[in-house]
Amino acid sequence: MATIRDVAKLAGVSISTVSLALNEAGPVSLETYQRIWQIAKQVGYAPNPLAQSLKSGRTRLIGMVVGDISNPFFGRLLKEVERLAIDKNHLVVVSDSGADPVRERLILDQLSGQRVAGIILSPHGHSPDYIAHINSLKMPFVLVDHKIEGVEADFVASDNVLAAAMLTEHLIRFGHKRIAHIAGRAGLWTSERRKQGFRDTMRGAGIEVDETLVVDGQYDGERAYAQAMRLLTRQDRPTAIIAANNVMALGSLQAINDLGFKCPAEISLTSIDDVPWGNVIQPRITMVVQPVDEMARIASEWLLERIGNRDGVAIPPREHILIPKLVVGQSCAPPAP
Amino acid sequence: MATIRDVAKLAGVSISTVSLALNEAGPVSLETYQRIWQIAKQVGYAPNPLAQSLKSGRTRLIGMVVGDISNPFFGRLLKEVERLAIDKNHLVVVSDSGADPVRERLILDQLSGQRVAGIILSPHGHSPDYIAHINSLKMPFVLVDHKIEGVEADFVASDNVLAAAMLTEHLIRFGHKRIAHIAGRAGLWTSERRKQGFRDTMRGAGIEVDETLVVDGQYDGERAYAQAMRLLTRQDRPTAIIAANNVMALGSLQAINDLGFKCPAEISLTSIDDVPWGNVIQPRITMVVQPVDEMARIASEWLLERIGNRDGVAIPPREHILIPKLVVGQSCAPPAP
DNA sequence: CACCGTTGTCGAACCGGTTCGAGGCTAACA
DNA sequence: TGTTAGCCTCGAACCGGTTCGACAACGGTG
Repeated sequence: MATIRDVAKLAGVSISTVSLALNEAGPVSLETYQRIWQIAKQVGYAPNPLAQSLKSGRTRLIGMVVGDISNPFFGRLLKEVERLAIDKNHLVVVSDSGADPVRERLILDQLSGQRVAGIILSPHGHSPDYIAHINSLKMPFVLVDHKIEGVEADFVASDNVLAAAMLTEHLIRFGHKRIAHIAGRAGLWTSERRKQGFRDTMRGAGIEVDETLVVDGQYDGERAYAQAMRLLTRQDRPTAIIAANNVMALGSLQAINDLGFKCPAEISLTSIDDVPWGNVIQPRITMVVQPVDEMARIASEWLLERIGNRDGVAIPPREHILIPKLVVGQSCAPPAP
Repeated sequence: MATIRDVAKLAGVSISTVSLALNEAGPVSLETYQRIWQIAKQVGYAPNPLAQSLKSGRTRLIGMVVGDISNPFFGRLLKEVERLAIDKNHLVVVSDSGADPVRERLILDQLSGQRVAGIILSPHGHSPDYIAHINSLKMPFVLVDHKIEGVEADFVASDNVLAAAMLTEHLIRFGHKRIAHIAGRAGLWTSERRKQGFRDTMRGAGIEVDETLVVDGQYDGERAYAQAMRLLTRQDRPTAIIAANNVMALGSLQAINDLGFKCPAEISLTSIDDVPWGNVIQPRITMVVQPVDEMARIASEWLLERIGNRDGVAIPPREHILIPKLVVGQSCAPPAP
C-alpha cells in the first residue's frame, strides 16, 4: 500500500505539502496541488486510518451494544444504524451483552480501549456502580430502548407507557377485566414503564389490578411460556394477556395452544413489537409496533453529530420518545362468558 | 489514559524496558518486572491498540459481511461469531451488503482500508471482475454459505444439495408428483445447489420435473409471495411447495392462506432454515435446519487460526460441509385427490 | 530602497507503541 | 589480571499520518 511518503517522493515535494494538499488545508499552489492529486490517484493512495486515528485519538468506528443481536428488533435496528453510519464513512462494531450488566461493562471497556468514536447502547444495569461506570466513559454515546436514571446522555425510545396503555385500552373496550401482564425483566426501564401504562389504564377505567396477574417474563420466550402456563392453569385464570415483547407473546401463544385454549375465543393476546413475518402467525396478533427505523435514524444522527462536534459547544442531553402504532390483528375478542 | 511513557517515568526505567516487561519478551530482572507490573496496574495502563496496530499493520477487528443482517439466519451466525471472537480478544465489525455485489466490494474495500485482521464473507457476486477483486484482498477470509468458484479461501456451508433432496424425498413419500420449488436468487451457489438437489431427487424417483414449477424467489419474502400466488392460481397448480429459505416459506404460507387454501390438506409446504419461534406458526412447517452455531464455530476458528498464523506455514484452502437436519412439522400431507 | 504581509514549502515534533543493536555490569574462566 | 559470556537496560528508529513554526521568495507600499 502506498504511503504519503511514496506520494511525496514521486511528486518531488515534502510529506507535509502532500498532507496539506490532500486535506485541502493550508495554501498550496495550483500546480503542486494538481500534481499531488494526480499521483495520489495514480498509485491508489489512501491514508492509513490507524495512523490518522493514532494522531487524532479518534477512530471512525461506532460501537453498538445490545442485549440480544439475534432478536429481530435489534437486528433491524442494527441494519439501519449500519446503513446510516457507512454513508458517513463510519463502521459499526457490534457486540452482544447477553443482557448481562457485567458482560456489558467488559464490552464497553473493550470498545473504549479500541477508541471507538461513539457508542449506541441498550443498557442493562442499574446499580450505582454501573451508573458511575457508564458516566466515566469518555466518548459520546446514545442510549436506546432502556433509559438509566442518573446517566447524562441522549436517549431514544418509544413511548412505553403509551404502548402498554393502548393495548390495555383495546382489551378493556372488548370487555376484559381480568387482564394479565407478562412483563419484561424487573428493574429495566422499558419493563417498568410498560407495567405503569398497564396499571394506570386499568385504574383509569376503574378496574382493580390483580397484582398476581402481573408476572415477570424476563423478556424471554421460554420464561414467558412458563409464566403463561402458570397463569392459564389457575382457577381464576385471566381472559386476556398482554405480553411485554414479541418473543414473550409467541411463548404465550405457544402455551395457549399447548393447553388447548382457543385464541381469541377463550383467551385474548396482545404484544408489544412485531416479529418478522408475524403476519403468517395464526391468529395475527394485535400489537403495538415501535418505529424501529426512526429510532435507528435518530440515534445515528445524534451520535454522529456528537462525534463530529469534537470539543465544540456542549450539547445538553436530548430525549426523543417515539409514538408507537397499534396494529389490530385477530387475537382479541370479548371474554368468554 | 496512561501511556507506556507514564509507566516508564513512574518506574524510573526506559519505555523499552516497560514494553519488554509487560509483553513478557526479553530478559528483565525480577525486581524491575514486578515494579513495572505493579505501577501499570496502579495507573490502569492499557496499551493503545491503535499504536500497536500501526506498528504491526494488523488490527484486532474481524469483518463480517452478509447479504441481510436482519435475516435471523445471519443474526444467529453473527451472534455466535461475535461470542467466539470476543473470547479471543477480537471485535466484530458488521456490514450489510444488501446482497448487492457492487456495495459488497465497496464494503470490502473499506474494511481492507481499516486493516481488519480477517473477514467472514457471505459473497454475492460471480463475475470474473468480482472474483479478481476478492482474490486481491490481502487479509485472510472465510466464505460462508455461498461458494465462489475460482476463489481460494476456506469455505463453510451446509450440504445444500442434501437439504433440498431431503425435503423432496419427504414430499415424494407422501405421494406428491407436482412439486414446485421457489428457489433462491439465480446464480448464487446455494440456490443452484438446492435446485440441483431437488431435480436430482425427482429424477431419481422417476418423476419428470416440470421446469415451469421451478421459479426464482430471490431469497426474498415478497418475491416468494408473488411467485407462490402465481403458482397457486394456475389451473395445473402444484400440490406441494419447497421454499429455498425461511422467509420465502413464510411468504408462500401467506399466499396459501390469502388464497384460502388449507395447508397441508390442499397444499404441502416445506422450507430450508428455521425462523425464530417458528414453532408457534400454524401449521408447524416441515423443514431442514442448518447447524448455524456449528457453521459459526468453524468459520471463526478457521479465520482466527489464519489470523494468528501470520506469515507462517501456508494453510491450503479448506472446506467443511455440514449435514442439515430434517425437522418434521405438520405442513405436509398426501396430495388432495 | 527598506519594510511588511502574503504565499508556498519544508523540517521536525508528535501520537504510543515495538523492536533491535549497543553497551554497561557482573561473574566465570584461562 | 585480562578476556569473554550472559544478563539487564537503554536509546533510537520505525509505523504513517497531522500540524505548527520557520523561512524563502515575492509583490506592494511608503
